Amino acid sequence: MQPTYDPKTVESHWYPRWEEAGLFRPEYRPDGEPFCVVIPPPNVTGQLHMGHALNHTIHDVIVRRKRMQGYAALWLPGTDHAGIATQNVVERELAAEGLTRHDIGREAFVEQVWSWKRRFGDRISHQMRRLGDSVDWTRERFTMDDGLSKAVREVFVRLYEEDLIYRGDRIINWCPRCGTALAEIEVEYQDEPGELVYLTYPFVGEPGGITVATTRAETMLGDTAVAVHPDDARYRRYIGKTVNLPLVGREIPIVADAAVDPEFGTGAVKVTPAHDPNDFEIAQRHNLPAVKVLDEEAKVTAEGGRFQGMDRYEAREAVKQALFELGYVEKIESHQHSVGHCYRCGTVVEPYLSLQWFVKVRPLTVPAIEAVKDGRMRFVPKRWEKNYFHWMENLRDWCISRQIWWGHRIPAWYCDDCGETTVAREDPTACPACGSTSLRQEEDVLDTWFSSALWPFSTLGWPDETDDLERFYPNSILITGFDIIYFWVARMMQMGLHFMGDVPFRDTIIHGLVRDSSGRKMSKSIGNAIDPLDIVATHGADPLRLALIQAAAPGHDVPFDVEWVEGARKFGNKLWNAVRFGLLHLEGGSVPAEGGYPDNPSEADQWILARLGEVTARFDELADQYRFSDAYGQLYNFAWSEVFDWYLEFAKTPLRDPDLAGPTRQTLGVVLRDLLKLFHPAIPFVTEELWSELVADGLLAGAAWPEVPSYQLPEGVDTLQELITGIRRFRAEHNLGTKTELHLLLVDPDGLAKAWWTEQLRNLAGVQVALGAPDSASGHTRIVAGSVQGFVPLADAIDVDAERARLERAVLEARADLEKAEAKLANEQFRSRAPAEIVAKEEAKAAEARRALEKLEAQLAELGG
RNA sequence: GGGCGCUUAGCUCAGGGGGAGAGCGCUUCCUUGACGCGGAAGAGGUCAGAGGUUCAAAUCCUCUAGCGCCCA
Repeated sequence: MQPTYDPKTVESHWYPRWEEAGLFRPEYRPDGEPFCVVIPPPNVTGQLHMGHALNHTIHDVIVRRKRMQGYAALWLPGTDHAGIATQNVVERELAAEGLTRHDIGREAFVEQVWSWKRRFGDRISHQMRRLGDSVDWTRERFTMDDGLSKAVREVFVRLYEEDLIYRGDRIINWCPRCGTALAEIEVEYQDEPGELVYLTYPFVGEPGGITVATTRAETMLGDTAVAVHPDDARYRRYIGKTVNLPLVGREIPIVADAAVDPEFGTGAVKVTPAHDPNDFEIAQRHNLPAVKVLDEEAKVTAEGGRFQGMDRYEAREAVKQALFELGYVEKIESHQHSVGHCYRCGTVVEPYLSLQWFVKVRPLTVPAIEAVKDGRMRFVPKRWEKNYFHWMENLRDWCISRQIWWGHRIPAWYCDDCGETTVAREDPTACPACGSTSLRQEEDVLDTWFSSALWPFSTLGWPDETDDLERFYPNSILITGFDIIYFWVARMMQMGLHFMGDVPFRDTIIHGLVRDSSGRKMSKSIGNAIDPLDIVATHGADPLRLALIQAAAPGHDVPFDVEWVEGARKFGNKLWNAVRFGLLHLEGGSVPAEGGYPDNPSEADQWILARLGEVTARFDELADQYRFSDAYGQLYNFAWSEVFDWYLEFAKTPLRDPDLAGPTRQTLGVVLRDLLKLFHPAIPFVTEELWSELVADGLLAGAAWPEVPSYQLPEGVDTLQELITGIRRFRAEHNLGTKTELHLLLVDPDGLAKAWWTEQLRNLAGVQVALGAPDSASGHTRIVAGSVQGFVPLADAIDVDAERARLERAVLEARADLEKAEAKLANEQFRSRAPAEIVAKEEAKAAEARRALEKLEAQLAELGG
């Protein structure tokens, strides 16, 4: 073995071995209880970012542990066709050649996207292999493959037949750049500075007018009413009157509607039904016409008269100017307001009246809310369920049609002859109503999230009744970032419950975002994004994984810093060398894959085995609660500060002695082996490599999870450690090198000290130890460890001033402890109300501090302090 | 405006009613036979502020301030 750990060489060869062994398939454990999780499918033409690395690490830690615990574990991989995003990429490629998709036509365009998919589609899978993701590649799926397309079609047809899908004119969010409708959540709002323009519309047939306030002056061209709140005393007398719309000349009514906020602006609002969702609703209540004044490119239509052809911003200035010149502008205030942007391209979206397909969500949300309320699905951490409920309860119908070409084309046909709409599982050849063959298929495709919503069952074979579906639905868990609870989790819940009659998964584990080291969101535009594959190349996949899993407290963001990865790599090196040390004393491959715990351990062996048992139990407890950061944190501390720093040092003494080496060798082997097992889910490559040296029996990835027998924690080991530390501190304070041998007299009233301490104290603290009290404490320093006191004779060489300073500090500490304890004990309330063991503990503390203080002060006096 | 979260060591963050924790950084010492990607020892905190509950509050409750996210 190399003396140092090199992730690159270690990580180059294990993945194919695991895959060839069929470890990642649930069939590996034919009798195991099923455990299933589906991957949040990444964009097929994208690449993995740091957020994926975190998400995948959590997945893999869970799945690898479950597999080792004997479950038939399935982590199902796949990718998403990501309609708008992917189409944008290919359109940009076309644009470089001076073409648009319309130049080459639908068929050629879609073929070009597929060709993109073929070229770049396996980039994700390479990256996942590099990260060590233990997914079952034989079950890999893609949202546009035949099976999933069949599922999408089946769902669409059924929902249509159940009247849960309809086509209608509604206000939707329109991206004028992408040329498509967007769902409400595909719009990102940002506060931006703008203007609030106050316009006065003159009354018809009488002097005066009513003043409205707007941030979008250009939309006034499409106003068909002014609305006020029915209880607003200021305006009550104007209700029913009409005003003359400036520039346009249309006479429009003043209506009363409770949706108007009397506090905002003047309390009177202009109503533009074709370009504002609230106005659209007001218009429906009052039978107002909708006038479209902006087109699909957000340019003014013929309805806008002389402003026709201007884009919306140009028109805003022109309309404002024209109104100002005519004296209709009351005033202009600066105004901060929230502006919606397309989540794919950033363009300001336009609320737009348009004919689209919708899912009627109300009937689907009710069971989805119920299922979380009654605990069939749990959010981890629980607090996310509040966001889920809030969103579900306030949901509007979901606009699912997109005016793009890349995606599942809506299976609806319109008859040119009779106008009938046919929605069908099989492409129709003739109109079922009139028999005409003049059928046109709907041009639009479905929102990508429509197919993603089916992912937990479509990937398992639905609508066919497959074995996988039977076995793995509901999935056990889902792991994702909070940013797509609405987009994805909520919709999977709706569809899963509706089509499968049960929740799609039991536990939804929500993790945070990976941020940069100063807490900013990683983004390409800021330039602070770190490519996880760069980190893997420079530092290794295992260190990256360990760093991420340790930093990711449940539900919290992860500020990422390469320093952590470096720290994790150092841990790998430490583990590497601990195993190297073990192999100096153990034959390679001699440690059994399971069991092999010693029957007659030495006290030090028993101590580390008992601690191993405690730490393993605690690890399992935390891991079962998905608290991997805590689980690996305590394991890491145990490994480093107990096994490596203490146990390996303790072990060196018996390992030199052939009569004593047996049980220690055995203990060393099983402790190191179980550490490899416990760490394997987080750092699979290096642990597998070390397993091949230490155990060399099968693959660690397929080994059984540790079951440590219960060992009694021996008394006094912590006292020995305190004693050793106390002597080392004494040496450090007196600048005594390790070579100066010291003598130690041990006073041990409770009989804690054992024969084996002698050699340990010699090797780890450099002292010759003897039992018994000194004739006089004078001329000795005293080192206290629990009930044991050690006396070291102060030779002339020792620095009296340093010793006095040391004692004075110790006196202060002891005095503070004593005062604190005494204050508590003096409190009658404390004595009567606190539990007995707390009071006893406090009394013990006080006694110990008093005893120490007495001795320390005596010593100080002897030093002439 | 509504909701959620955060404020603990120089930095990044755990913890969650009875002795303030980790990693990194910092100081001093040590090339001891697994490891200098290391070892040993150490410094450093009125746990944002105020009030309350309690025998006991960093921890529970209320309010205040600052920061972040989501929704309108």
